[in-house]
Amino acid sequence: MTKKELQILIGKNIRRIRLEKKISAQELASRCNFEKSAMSRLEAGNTNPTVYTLYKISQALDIKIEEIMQKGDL
Amino acid sequence: MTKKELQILIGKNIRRIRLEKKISAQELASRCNFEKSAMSRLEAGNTNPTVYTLYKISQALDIKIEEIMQKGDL
DNA sequence: AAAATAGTTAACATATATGTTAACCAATGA
DNA sequence: TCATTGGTTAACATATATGTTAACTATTTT
Repeated sequence: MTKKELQILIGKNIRRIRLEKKISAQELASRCNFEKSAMSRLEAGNTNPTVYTLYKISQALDIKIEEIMQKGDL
Repeated sequence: MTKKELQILIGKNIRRIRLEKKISAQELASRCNFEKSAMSRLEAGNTNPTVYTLYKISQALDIKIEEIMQKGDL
């Protein structure tokens, strides 16, 4: 699993969960206190996020941080 | 949970698992292709690691990345 | 048609993670 | 005693994540 593949997996997980909860990327970004552009960057897999960024997102989505990481069976 | 608390939790998890597997910090660092000083920094909770760094460590420890994150019930 | 909402992308500054070296300290073994 | 092993800490350069603004597209609403 390359770094890029990992980033893409995480981005897809975030988007999937966000859509399941029917939250706009704008709203999620706002809950995390960053701009929608940063959220877009993350969901597109263009960044290798820090664990604290993932933590903030998981809090905003009301899920465990592990859920953002799983599915691809890391 | 502050950023620092999260970092410390992750550092402790890594150290605990590493010791359970009886691997030296030096050896673990080497498996991840970084220096022992960087490993020490991580285990001490002095850094907010990227997900790829955690991924490399989880591979070196032969565990799932989730294991590094859990226990503190994030 | 105009305004609002949702998202993407590029560019930029700034903060910080990473990678490294070197100087240390302890404990242990030759 | 000296060398080795395991770990810590500081300092530094470099890469990159974060935070932001702005321009842009598309869709929907008034």
